Amino acid sequence: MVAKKILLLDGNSLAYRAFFALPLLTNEHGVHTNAVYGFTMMLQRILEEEKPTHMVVAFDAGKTTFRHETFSEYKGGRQKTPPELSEQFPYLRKLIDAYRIKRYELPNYEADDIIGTLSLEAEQAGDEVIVISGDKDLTQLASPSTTVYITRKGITDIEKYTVGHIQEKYGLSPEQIIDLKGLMGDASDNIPGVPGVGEKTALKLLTAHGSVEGVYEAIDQQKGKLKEKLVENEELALISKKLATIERNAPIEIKIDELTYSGPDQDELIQVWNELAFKSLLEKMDYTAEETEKEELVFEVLQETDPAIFEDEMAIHLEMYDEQYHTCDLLGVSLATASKTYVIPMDVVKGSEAFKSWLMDETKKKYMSDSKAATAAFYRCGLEVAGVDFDLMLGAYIVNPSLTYTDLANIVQEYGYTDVSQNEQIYGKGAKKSVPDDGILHEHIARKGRTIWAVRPTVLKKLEENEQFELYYNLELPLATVLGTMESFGVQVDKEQLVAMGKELGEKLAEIEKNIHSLAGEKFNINSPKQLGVVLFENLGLPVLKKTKTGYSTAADVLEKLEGQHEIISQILMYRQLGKILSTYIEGLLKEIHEDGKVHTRFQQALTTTGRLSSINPNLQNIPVRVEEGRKIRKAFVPSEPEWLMVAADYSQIELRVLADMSKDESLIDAFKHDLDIHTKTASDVFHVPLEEVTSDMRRAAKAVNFGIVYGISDYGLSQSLNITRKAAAEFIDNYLKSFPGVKNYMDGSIQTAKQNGFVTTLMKRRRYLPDINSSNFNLRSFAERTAMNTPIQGSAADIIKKAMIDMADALEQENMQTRMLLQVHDELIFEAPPEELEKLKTLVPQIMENAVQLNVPLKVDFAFGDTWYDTK
DNA sequence: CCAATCACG
DNA sequence: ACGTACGTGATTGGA
Repeated sequence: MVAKKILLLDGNSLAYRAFFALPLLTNEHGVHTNAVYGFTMMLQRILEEEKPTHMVVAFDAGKTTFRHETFSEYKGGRQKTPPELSEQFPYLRKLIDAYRIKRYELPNYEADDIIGTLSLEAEQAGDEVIVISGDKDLTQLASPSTTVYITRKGITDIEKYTVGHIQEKYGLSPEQIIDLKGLMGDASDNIPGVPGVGEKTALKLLTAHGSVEGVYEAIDQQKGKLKEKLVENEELALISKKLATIERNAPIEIKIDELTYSGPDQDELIQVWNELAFKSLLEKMDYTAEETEKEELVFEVLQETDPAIFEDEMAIHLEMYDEQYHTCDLLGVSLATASKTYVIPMDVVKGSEAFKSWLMDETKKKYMSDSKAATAAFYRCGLEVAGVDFDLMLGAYIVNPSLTYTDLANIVQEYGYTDVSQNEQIYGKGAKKSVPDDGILHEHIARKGRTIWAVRPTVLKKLEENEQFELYYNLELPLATVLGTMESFGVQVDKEQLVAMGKELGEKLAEIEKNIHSLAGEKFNINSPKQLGVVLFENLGLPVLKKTKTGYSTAADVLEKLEGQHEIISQILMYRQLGKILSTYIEGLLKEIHEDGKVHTRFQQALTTTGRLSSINPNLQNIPVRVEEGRKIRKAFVPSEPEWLMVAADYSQIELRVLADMSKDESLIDAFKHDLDIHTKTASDVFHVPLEEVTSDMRRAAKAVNFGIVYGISDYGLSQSLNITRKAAAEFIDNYLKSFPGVKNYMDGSIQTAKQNGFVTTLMKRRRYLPDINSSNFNLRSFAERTAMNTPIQGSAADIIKKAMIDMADALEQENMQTRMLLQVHDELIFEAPPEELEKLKTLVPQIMENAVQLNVPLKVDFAFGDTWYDTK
């Protein structure tokens, strides 16, 4: 039997110490983290140095304790816990849980008493004990087998109080610490002691007489003022001693044997640290993760492919050099079954007929991760993938869309699997990035295939528990193939058109720049908000309406309010607008054109928290449309075949229709059933005027309210968007919710659901967890509440268009059409089509999209076409 | 590498 | 009272 080493931590005291020792840090949500951070640093160090076998963190429970019965002013006059600290306690508890350390608190007792009781129990059993606190009171617990660690100055700096050390420092035994407090008192706990007796006098008295009682027995040996004070305050001294005495027989319900410590839950810890934004700790963790031993994996590198190795169900992984799977180097393939793992080098893959026919055989089930990437990359080698039956990345994303899914190692870590390295560890990063020797590379690839096979059952189990098979097998998995095809097709871009526009814009910008510089009376970088701020608000003396964290805000909404005040403002706004078009949409887009004259975006399918797609390299979901100058960029997006047309079909008000369906609001449903202009209808209801009397301003206001509703309304947000007072905005909202009681009901219900379940769901049972919904932090809680209202709406709309895309791809194939789906922009689909298919598309596309799902309101799709994307209006 | 800005739904 | 609209990506300047 290994000797026990028991660590008893005073949670409250350590949190206080850390809080006051460190500057206020905050994470990205504005939650303070300094106390938790300090506590963590201390804990890390202690764990490493002491390697305890048993641990507990004791906390004070509630405000009053048995000590208040003795002395009602106990701990009186103490500053209330600062809110910046109290908001950290929930995180502290989470952290401790992640370490898998027991927490304990006991009504009516303080942490001291829990520690005192446990240390006595341990002592009697002959175990080694370390007590850790920021409070010197605890030193009274020191004994031959118990050392008390008291933090000093910072939080990781520790003073170790053994019996000997106390003797040396004070000339007292540990028990006499209580007497010391009895005489001198303790200001922080409002323990009075004997007025006029400080540490010096108390120590002298105790060295002579041993204890408080001893002092009074020999009271006649004192004289003068001191004697007077002692006599006068005898009762106070005894009460003080009692207060300072740690209870060592508290009625605790735990036993030391229940406090075993066997290391943290790494995944949980990573999650908590992430939440708290403890970056340095996370990096350190990566470093240590590298050193953890992986279980040995036996695999076979194939120089030729015997058809016999291909089975009906296999995990398959295609290793790529980076995320840009449309162009990057392909490094090899691994295959895994229950008993076998193979690695096939890329040149062997390319030359293997057996592999090719297995890959395209739909009856052979493939288990992959990021099947879209692999499908698109194989496509480049002339290889077609069929029969994808599992996609690890997508599965994990459905289980929890709030996590990031970039590296396979990180994905499977969520499921407790650590036998695969992170790409960065294999390839390095930055300038040092390179492909390692075959030995290392092959093992890495092999482990990925093995990992997919190994983790699949766990992911599937989760999906089944959450009733997400439908979402998984019938939506995301088939969508991956559809998206991969769209990306591989690409979109034709008219390079000359862009270059010509760029030239024109560049000249115009140079002119505006000159203009701005002369208006400012000096040359400066207009693109630098810092320099611009100095020019506008210091040199020109314009009023500062808004500030950012780092200085003056020069954002467009601020500048617009200053437009009348100086000629330079409108020039700057113009410069910004055109500069954006040039840098992002002309120069940026030109850089993304591939050799085939097309751009091949990547739709990220496992990224957003709501279920939407995102688009990168280039982003084709934010091509300008709202202002004409930018919209002209769309003239450069053209069909890839001569004479073909661009086609656009967008859902009209899909989010509000989803809201109507989910809220069952009669008025809203009725409006859509009659196909009313929803903003006019809203204005009519909110302003209590007939439809025909709604003015354009009223409609504009109503439109903003409708947006607000979808986003999870707040009066402040609405007031910003409409440029009105908060009060007026609040009134609008109030009127809206009275007019649409079903919506109010839905919003409340959504928050309730989140509070009860910890998550909200969409039409197709997509989940989003909202851990902050019950937070005591107003900001966090409010954000979670708005998210609870918004995610089901935005997410359900995303579900619907995804379903429409799958149906659309099926229909185009079924009907043997040449038309190609190119892009999805959240509520619209873009196609290129031969002119002879146009008539058919006019009915087919809206029909498919409008019937992707059945709601209790109709879905409506607007259809448009033209020679370029610009002309689809 | 982050903050600010601005493009989209 | 708190301070915020929901979801994205690319570019720029400046530590």
